[in-house]
Amino acid sequence: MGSKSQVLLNPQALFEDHQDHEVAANSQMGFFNFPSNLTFFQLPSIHQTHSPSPPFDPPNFSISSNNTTNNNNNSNSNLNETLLSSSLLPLKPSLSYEFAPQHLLSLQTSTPNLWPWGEIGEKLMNGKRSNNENHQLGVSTMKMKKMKGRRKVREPRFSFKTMSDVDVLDDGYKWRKYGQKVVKNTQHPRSYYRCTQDHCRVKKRVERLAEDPRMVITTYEGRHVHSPSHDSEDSEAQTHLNNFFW
DNA sequence: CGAATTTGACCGGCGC
DNA sequence: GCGCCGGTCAAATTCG
Repeated sequence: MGSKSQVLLNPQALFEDHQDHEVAANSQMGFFNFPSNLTFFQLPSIHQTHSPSPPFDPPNFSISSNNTTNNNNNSNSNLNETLLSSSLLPLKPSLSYEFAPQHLLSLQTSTPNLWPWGEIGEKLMNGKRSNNENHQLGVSTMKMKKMKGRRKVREPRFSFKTMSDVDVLDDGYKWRKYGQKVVKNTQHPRSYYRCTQDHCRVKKRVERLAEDPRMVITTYEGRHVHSPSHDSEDSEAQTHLNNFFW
């Protein structure tokens, strides 16, 4: 019913890693796929007035929807690659900064692998361990079980918050649900999805915010080793951008 | 009928 | 060590 609804606004991108938050601090930027009916615009400036508790300040940005959103999100829309988080840098609280506009649109010129999770993870760890066999992405569950007593390695995660009436945003990848759980102190269940592509171990989970059920928190874990699976081939611009996506 | 989802069981980490 | 809790498995069920 709401035509041209300004549905998504001010998602807070958070980078999580079980090691520590340095991963986020070291990350420069990342890319993500959004449906093409979402356009991306920047806030004029962001004033960080957070309490100093977070080790880094989440980036602020806004997303608006052009289309009249009917519920069945047909997935045949082209995807826009959207710079999701630029300037995710360790910032002092109450520091104000602003996005450079070109950061939001410079997809073509950006070098791949701007989000080198693997390297970062290893960097963080190889202080102690010389053997990084278990630190790579894509550790199988069998392997996980085997390394008992050792530190369990979890893939870096990335989550963001959007205001949306649909739970799962169409990000161009195919997902299969493998679990659902009610988490404590929330009335909405959390859903667990896995990428259906063979040998791709990317997972994502979706939940609604308890304080504001209109908000959806989507968390991705791991990186895709393939392009987004689209039924039909798409614009050529996409093909040479896809190869470093999740 | 194969694929996808549902849902309770199970497992491992963690705090007490 | 025990219980809680989040995450995953997998059999049953539903869906297309």
